[in-house]
Amino acid sequence: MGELFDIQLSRDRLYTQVADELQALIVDQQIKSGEKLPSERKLAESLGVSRTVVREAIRVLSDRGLLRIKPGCGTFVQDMRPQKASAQFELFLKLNKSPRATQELFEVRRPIEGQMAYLAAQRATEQDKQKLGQLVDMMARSLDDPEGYTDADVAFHTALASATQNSLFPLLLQPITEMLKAAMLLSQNVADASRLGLGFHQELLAALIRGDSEGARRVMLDHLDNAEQLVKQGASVVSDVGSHQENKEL
Amino acid sequence: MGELFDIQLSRDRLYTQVADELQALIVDQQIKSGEKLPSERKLAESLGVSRTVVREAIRVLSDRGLLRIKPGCGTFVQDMRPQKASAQFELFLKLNKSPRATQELFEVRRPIEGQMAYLAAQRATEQDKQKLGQLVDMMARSLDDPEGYTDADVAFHTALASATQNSLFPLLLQPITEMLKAAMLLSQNVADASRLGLGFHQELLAALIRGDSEGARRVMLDHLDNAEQLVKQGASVVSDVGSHQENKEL
DNA sequence: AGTGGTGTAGTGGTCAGACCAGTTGACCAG
DNA sequence: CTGGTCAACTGGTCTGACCACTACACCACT
Repeated sequence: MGELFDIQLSRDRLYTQVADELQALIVDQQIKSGEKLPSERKLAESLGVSRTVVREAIRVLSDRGLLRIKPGCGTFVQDMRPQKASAQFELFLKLNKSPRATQELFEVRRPIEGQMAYLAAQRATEQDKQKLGQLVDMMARSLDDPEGYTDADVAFHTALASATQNSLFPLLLQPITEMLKAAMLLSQNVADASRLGLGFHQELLAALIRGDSEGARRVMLDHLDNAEQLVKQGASVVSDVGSHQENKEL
Repeated sequence: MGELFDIQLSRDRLYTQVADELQALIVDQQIKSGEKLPSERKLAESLGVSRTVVREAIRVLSDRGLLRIKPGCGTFVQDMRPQKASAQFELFLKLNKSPRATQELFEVRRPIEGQMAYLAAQRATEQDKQKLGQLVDMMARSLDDPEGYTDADVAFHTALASATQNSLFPLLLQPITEMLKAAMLLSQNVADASRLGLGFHQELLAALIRGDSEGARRVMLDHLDNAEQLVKQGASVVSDVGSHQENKEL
């Protein structure tokens, strides 16, 4: 039987109140990026709390990426790095790994990266195209080096995200690729996986260069479908070799 | 001239080391969810640091959603709530509002929600469909109540994300809708916006019920394109009325 | 004037010890 | 078995202290 009254007031701790207050000031731009916060001692005094409380509040905001603590110097408001936003997301994914995790990741990756290819084909700068070209070359040179190939592969998709000229795509992509890196390495166990992947990337780049956005999306979707299969095959190869367990999924 | 040597070692603080260590234990499941951590005093002693350090480490992990602190009782490992992952993302979006923010949000929302509609049409349970139906009804009853309508609208899209049976979609959608709520309210300033939106949702639900995944995607994409225009028009109405500024975009 | 050393005040990092309020669980009286 | 009591423990907060480091003003030398 479910508990009645599982309410719990637990009125906010002091450090929580201080953290919220400071965060509000930062979000509302009342303290601008780069500005220095009053020292912990002064903050404590002016807020009527102990330095302990102020420190714990600052710790939290620092961990959220809003503050930068420079020992011996002071605490400063900081522009939040995108990485901070992705990191928490990534942590969540790490903790909630399910058997379906890889499939779920591909299901969200598909539309996101498809759109990325579409937009990048319309908006990529010369610099973007150059960068993408270099990364394809790097993949070509790393056909026999699984780690190097995977790194270049990830870098290619990241560069493509940047080429959309929309800052949200790199943000969304990062935790996804981070979670899939291990799986991507596995897929290198399948024969010709690298060569096949390279082909897709070359086609994608070609479509992108000729500004064929629908074509770019199409190639990307095919690539991802293929990659998903390879990952599953690669995983099954490992599990066959490693433990002789059956894998009825395939 | 760029700085040479802008390296900075800033070797990790003690509380950082402790936090990393504890987080590793949690991620590796060496301390399982629900388990109780040793008391701060015991942890401090066994790690050879002061209680201050342990507390600050625990604060950080608690803020990341890994720990739940029950005063007078102890500190426990906790399953991270999805909301924690979205919150940091949301904070980032709040801090990096750009003039293009709304457009960027729609650019990522389009493929994600399109895929959501597609998958939901294939996988929605009876319960999902019922819930979606109720929300459409609620929208219909709230045609003259902008706030109520927007709430029902958001709830519909959230329910749709759940109906994909892929936990990542609700996760991705939340920060997006949170950021767009204000903009959605603005769009209610445009005549017949609600009635138009309701129509799309009804069509979408119909496609979903007959299992027409491609149709559902199509309706969703049309709906979002329409919504984006309405948001822009709504914003311009406000700025016209509010400050008589020109809006050359339209 | 420019250089480099030097000292001092201020900052965050860490520590130790204390008290409070709340929870827990064992114990006991009814 | 119930309800109350009490001691032990937990996290929350406070205080005051010391450390290492930074910044900055000052000064002595060139």
